Amino acid sequence: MATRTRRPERREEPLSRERIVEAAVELLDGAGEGGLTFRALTERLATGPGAIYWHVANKGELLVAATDAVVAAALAAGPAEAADAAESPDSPDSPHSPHSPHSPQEKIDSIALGLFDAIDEHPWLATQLATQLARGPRQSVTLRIFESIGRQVRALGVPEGSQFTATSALVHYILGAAGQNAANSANARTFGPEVTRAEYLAAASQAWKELDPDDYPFTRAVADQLRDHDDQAEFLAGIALILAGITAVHPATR
Amino acid sequence: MATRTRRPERREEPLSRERIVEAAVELLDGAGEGGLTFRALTERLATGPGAIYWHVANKGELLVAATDAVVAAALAAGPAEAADAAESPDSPDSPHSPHSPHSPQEKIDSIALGLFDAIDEHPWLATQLATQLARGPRQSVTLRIFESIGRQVRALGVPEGSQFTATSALVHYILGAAGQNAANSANARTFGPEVTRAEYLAAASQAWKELDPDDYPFTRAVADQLRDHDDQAEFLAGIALILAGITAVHPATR
DNA sequence: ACCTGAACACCGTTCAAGT
DNA sequence: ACCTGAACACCGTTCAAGT
Repeated sequence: MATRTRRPERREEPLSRERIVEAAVELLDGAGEGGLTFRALTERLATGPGAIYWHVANKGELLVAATDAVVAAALAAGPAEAADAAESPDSPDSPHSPHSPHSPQEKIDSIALGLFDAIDEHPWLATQLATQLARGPRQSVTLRIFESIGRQVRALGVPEGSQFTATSALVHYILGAAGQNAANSANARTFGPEVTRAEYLAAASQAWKELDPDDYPFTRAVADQLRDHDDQAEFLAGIALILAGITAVHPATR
Repeated sequence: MATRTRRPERREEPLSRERIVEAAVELLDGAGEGGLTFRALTERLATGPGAIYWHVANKGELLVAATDAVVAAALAAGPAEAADAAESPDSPDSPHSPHSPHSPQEKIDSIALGLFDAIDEHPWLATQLATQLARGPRQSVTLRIFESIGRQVRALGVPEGSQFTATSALVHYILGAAGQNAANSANARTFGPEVTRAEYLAAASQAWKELDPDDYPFTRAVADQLRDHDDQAEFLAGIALILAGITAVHPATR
């Protein structure tokens, strides 16, 4: 973690929207949602609040921009190297991934894993994406995700009239499941670095087993699955399940 | 809307956690997420902040409790009458719904529609549920939802080892899609009461059509589906799709 | 055009003091 | 045990003033 190379200590170059967004991402990464304040930002950028407000309308816009930057990088990079937030605009089609996937299913998996990694690396993304999704998919970030999944749904041969529903189902699942996974990582970290993720999941699983048998029979029954599960495998299994549903409902598909 | 009968103007009865949570829900309903402040709360309850802090640890706990109360009511009531927040603990099994559903699929639809209605009536629920989901499903609200969907997944005959994944997929979809729907309603209201929901969707659809054809070919293509869609039908179609996936992957099912 | 930084209104939370 | 309310630290945002 923390592959970031250059600290923004060179106060020379002028303030810009990108520098501000970059600093915002760093603050969010370092201290979570509560870490992004205008005081912290002014200190890090060695300016006054007025300077920031000249480049950015308000905190909400800053949050949206930070989310957008990280998601755009994740969508462009794919699974493994979702690390760099902004940087090189590059050619957006550069064939980065090890063995670039070709079937629509593989591409969906690839997009999903890219987001999965990004959320895992920037836990604040989960809440932020959920919030922005809940505000409607007209905003750029969620629209970007919707678009890239939707293209593959179309490539899958899903009939026009069902593409909206199918894409929504996939997007909701991907964001929700990836967020939950990040929450597990984040919660595990809460207990200190000596607690491994496996130990945390074991403890959480144990807590589920101690729920009231009358109120939570199902949750108790699947407690073992919480303990034993392989994050990525489980995540991909969920996607496969939804894709199977799409194929089942629309035999023309695939 | 606003079926609430009794205003908490009788200052007689002592403060209690329930009264505080009830007031919090009213503030959230009336003025959105920003409407819940301790000042507004003290004014409405005619006390000082210290009194509230005696019953409730902090604002976060209050938010969780408000969410919990509304969701619990929605899960207990089912589709149509998710109105009352707390009130009568009743028998939790009381056969309320018009013609109570019996197959697991019908029950899942019923639970989902209940949440759908609750989120539509309390738009702040969408963000709140998403946030609490993203913090992991060990919290009571999301666990409650997970449990009630999970029971039906089990009743469906899904093999043990896949119940966790299947339930997660359903819960994520339901919460995400319901939230998005509420966002549409809320955004429509933003433009004033003279703008109908249909007009708003038409405008949003138009905005999608005007996106850059190179960047958003898919989104442009499904813009009509955004305009024409029937909320509930679309929502249920998504659930059906995931259920079809579950059935397809696990032939034993159903 | 871009930046400074004091000031404002408001927020969640605390705590000594009352009953 | 339960409540009061002044006070504290901190927040997002504004704006007259500088360059």
